[in-house]
Amino acid sequence: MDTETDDVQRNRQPAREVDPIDRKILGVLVDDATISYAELGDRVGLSPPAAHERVKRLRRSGAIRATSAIIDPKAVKKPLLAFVHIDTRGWGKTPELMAISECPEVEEIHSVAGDTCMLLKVRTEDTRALEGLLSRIYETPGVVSTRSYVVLSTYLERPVQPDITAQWPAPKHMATPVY
Amino acid sequence: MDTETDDVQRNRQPAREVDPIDRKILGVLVDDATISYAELGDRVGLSPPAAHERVKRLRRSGAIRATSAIIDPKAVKKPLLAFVHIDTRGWGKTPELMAISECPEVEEIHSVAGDTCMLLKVRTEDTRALEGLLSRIYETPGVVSTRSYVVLSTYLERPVQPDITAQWPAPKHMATPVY
DNA sequence: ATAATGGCCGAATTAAATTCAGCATCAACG
DNA sequence: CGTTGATGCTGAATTTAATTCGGCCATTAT
Repeated sequence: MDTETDDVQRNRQPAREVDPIDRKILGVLVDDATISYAELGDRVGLSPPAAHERVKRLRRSGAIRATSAIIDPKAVKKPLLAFVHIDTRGWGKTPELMAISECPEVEEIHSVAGDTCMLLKVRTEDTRALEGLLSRIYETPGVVSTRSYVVLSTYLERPVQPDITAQWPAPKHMATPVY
Repeated sequence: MDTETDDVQRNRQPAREVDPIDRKILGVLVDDATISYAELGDRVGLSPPAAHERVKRLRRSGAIRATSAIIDPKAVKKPLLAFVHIDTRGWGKTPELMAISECPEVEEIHSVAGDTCMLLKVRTEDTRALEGLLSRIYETPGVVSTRSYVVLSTYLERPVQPDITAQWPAPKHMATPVY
């Protein structure tokens, strides 16, 4: 497969409509992006170069944001997952957001509708590290703690967008509930 | 790159310790899994076959769960993200869990510590579809609704495990806050 | 009608993955 | 200590896949 760095960096294209074949391609590549273009073409009914062409277009348009290895958190000793809910009423523009997004433990930051709060998804080695991260976050000016959920077991953690195609395959990348 | 389907299906190996070079490799592959083994070897200081060998081992051991295309939810018309919090006090063993994990809109299922509840991450086309999904979930015997958060903007959504290495690169796959 | 475009295919070329035959290191063991 | 076996590396050789390219067909605009 080709290096996508250039594509991702390049400015996003006019972005043609994503058609059913594109959706099939996305579905296949979410499941396994290591297959050859010959295999991909087979599965969606195209020749290898045609499949390649479409994948390049999907990358350029930004529909494929990246191709990434999905890592088992246990393997890198970050088994403790938590969802942290913070009040953002005292916030300025975005410096607080930037500060939080710099924390490598923070995987996701979402703004919640109808509530001046944010929801963070964070992953740490243990409760000690989680507490450290939380106190660092709560030290950020304007940030107020509300609730946090510490996750004990994770039963499902799919890459992204499980139902891109109509006929979605059986769930595969289930996280083993061993945390 | 090789097809990982076999590796993933094959039974997990004795699982040697993940050393610093492995961590570097994981970090590079989370960032971009489309590079060649030559490029990967360059970045971590190994020959292409050696890099290849390690990646194969990481796949076999399960440290690399999958290699997956990260899709822009907007491109597939699923811009509405929500976190759904359900009470599981009335649950039996796992049939309820299976039922929920079959829903293609459900991306993650986590069990919360100290609380008989679960946290679901779901993504739908619009509020209409979200309501439909919620009522389907709440119809499941034993499932009781507690809270849900509907996400308006997403500021950061990294693939997985941002800090595998000590020197982590700048965050890249940020979700555009446009929902 | 006809030109221009976009998307596809198959063949040809280039580049990468993969295999393989050594070689070095290290730990276990006689 | 020297030997043996296992592990992990390298560079060269081979196989496989990515990529390029010329031409074809269908759709759309002129």
